[in-house]
Amino acid sequence: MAGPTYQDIGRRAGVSTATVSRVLSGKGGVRDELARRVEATAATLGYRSNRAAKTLRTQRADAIGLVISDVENPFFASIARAVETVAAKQGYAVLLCNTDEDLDQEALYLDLLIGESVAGVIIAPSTEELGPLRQLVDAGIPTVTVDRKVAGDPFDAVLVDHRAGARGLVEHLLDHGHRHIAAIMGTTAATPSRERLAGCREAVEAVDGARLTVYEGELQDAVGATRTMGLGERLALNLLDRGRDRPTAVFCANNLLTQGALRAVRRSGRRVPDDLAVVGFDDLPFFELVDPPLTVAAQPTEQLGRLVAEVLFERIFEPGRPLEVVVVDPEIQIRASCGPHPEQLTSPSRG
Amino acid sequence: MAGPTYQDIGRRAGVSTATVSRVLSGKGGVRDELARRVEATAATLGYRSNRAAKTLRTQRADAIGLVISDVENPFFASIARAVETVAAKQGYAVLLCNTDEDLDQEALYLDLLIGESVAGVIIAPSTEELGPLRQLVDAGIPTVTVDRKVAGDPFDAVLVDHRAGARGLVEHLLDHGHRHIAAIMGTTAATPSRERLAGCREAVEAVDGARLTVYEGELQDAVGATRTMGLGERLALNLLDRGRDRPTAVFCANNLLTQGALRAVRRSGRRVPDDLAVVGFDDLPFFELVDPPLTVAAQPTEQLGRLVAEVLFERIFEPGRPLEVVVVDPEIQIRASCGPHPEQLTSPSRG
DNA sequence: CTGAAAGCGCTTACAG
DNA sequence: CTGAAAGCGCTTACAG
Repeated sequence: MAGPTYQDIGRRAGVSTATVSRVLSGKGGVRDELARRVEATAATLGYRSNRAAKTLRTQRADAIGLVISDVENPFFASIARAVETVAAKQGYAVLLCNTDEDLDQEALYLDLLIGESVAGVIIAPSTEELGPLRQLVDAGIPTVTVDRKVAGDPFDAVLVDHRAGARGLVEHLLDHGHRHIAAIMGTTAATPSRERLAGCREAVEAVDGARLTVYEGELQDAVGATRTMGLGERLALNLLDRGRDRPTAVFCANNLLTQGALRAVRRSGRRVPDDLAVVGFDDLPFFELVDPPLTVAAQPTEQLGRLVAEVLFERIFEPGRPLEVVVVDPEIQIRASCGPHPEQLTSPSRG
Repeated sequence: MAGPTYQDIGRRAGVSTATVSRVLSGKGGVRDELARRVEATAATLGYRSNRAAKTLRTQRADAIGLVISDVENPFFASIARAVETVAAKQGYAVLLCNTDEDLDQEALYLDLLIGESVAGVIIAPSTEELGPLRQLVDAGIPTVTVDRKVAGDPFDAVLVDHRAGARGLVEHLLDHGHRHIAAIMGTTAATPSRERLAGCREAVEAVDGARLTVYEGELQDAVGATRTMGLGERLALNLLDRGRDRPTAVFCANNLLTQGALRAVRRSGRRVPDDLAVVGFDDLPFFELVDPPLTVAAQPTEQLGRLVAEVLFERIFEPGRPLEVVVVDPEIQIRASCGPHPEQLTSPSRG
């Protein structure tokens, strides 16, 4: 049950535990013959490294923390997958932490991660303030934020140009003649939402006679995949009930809200785009399969996850390097949910 | 940077580290006054438990491993979410491991998890053989399988009645008059697929003149969310190209294959259900939103995740308890993808 | 190039 | 009820 230790290997191979350590950790500086003997003995005994012992001694685990709001959100699931792939390649474990955008939960998890002596943390912080992330700074733990930034840019970050994506989407609606546009936002507590909303505003303000109505939920309703979809549905229903002054098009701030809005349209017996044109932030395989296919701003989630993991490991292996902020552009996928007269959209520039 | 230890607390509170340990680990048996003093000191110093030290000493980490094929698959994402919620409540960390159904990757991860001294493992094993899971048995690590079982039932398990779900779905197709039914399987290497296929067969064999054609991919094409969807699309395209002898209905063995099949139908300009009736294993919010809404066998993913985590913790806290196998029924959601004459389906009985 | 020894921060018999 | 001490399995100065 208890596996062999360096003691066992050393005794059997006739060397000290120090030598065993030097061989098995690849430190080098050991005579070839000895090294081979140790390796053979380790293999025979079926040696498996005890990570707790190594962590306690070196004060640093071969593990990273991944702190996101909800892995059930396909956006984060895709990031999680990519992060895990990169980490596995380095021999690192990844600790999955869902916060539901709750600061207390986030603080609890960071506490746990620091107690685990993780080598680094990837986090989509729940607030733009430093907040609980101060612990990470104090503990000197390499940290990279993803999707969101922290005020003052204390960390490496891999971000998406939310503003440009949203602006591009709303410009597309305006190009189709829509002049009263709704934005379904869930909550504007998180920075991505705020930036997306700002992008909507920019687009609307650039066109005479255009206006934007914002539909927003309470924070507690925008928690969890199912709940957020429900919120999107309710908000869209509100909007559709507005009578003759109602918006003719809606911008949905993320994939969950988009799904909810689509459900509202269907359940109320309306049609996209005749009754309501729809665009959404985030792409999903399914957005291409609904009728009509949805025009969206696709975030390169797999790329985001890979990048953020790579940046983190660079920081772990070279702590002194200058801060890095990578901004990735979302890609506007024009499909058919905005009406019968699509025009070519100018590709989004950075805001 | 380095936090306070029991040494620091003990010195400051005028007690031994043994007493600090007894107080902070809640062991009890310490005089009230002392306990309070220790707690206050710990709070003042901002003590945070060093999990590596505790793990090394007790030989057991407050962490569990979650070994699934791909967290990007919504089925597993939902399970992961529920598992994480239960684990967090217990103060346990969860290590996320994606295997892509690769036995070597699975073995590597189990090795890592044992090296981490995890308290337990939740796994959707890649094969029905004991295979790499033998390591877990040898190491005496509490293990629960989810969605899949291992031959000989050496572990607690939380399973889905795949066979009944598939049978119910195919019976529904038969009720609608379909007599030539296709099954899109991805691969039948995994047990759930095989059982689902068996369910299809049972339903078809019970009806005179009905037949089943199986469309199956290579293992390497059924790996990863994107790839599996692509496979579903190709397989469905094959099927649609079959000319006049082709199946009039298709059973898709999981949500990814279903999405792929739907894409094939759309891209080839066909219609559901007129050109092809479609049913699928797994539900997704979107399956209700496509046109027509899809009839599916919904797995209670959140419940599965919660259950498997609960069973694991029961096993961890009470190793001697008898083996537990929980079987959960999928729920047939009848919508409108099978044709114009839906009839009431008899609810699936266990096979 | 190699080994003896200390120590990372806890927990737990053991003794009192 | 409390403390001194050993020890979990590694790594790493230090000495040779």
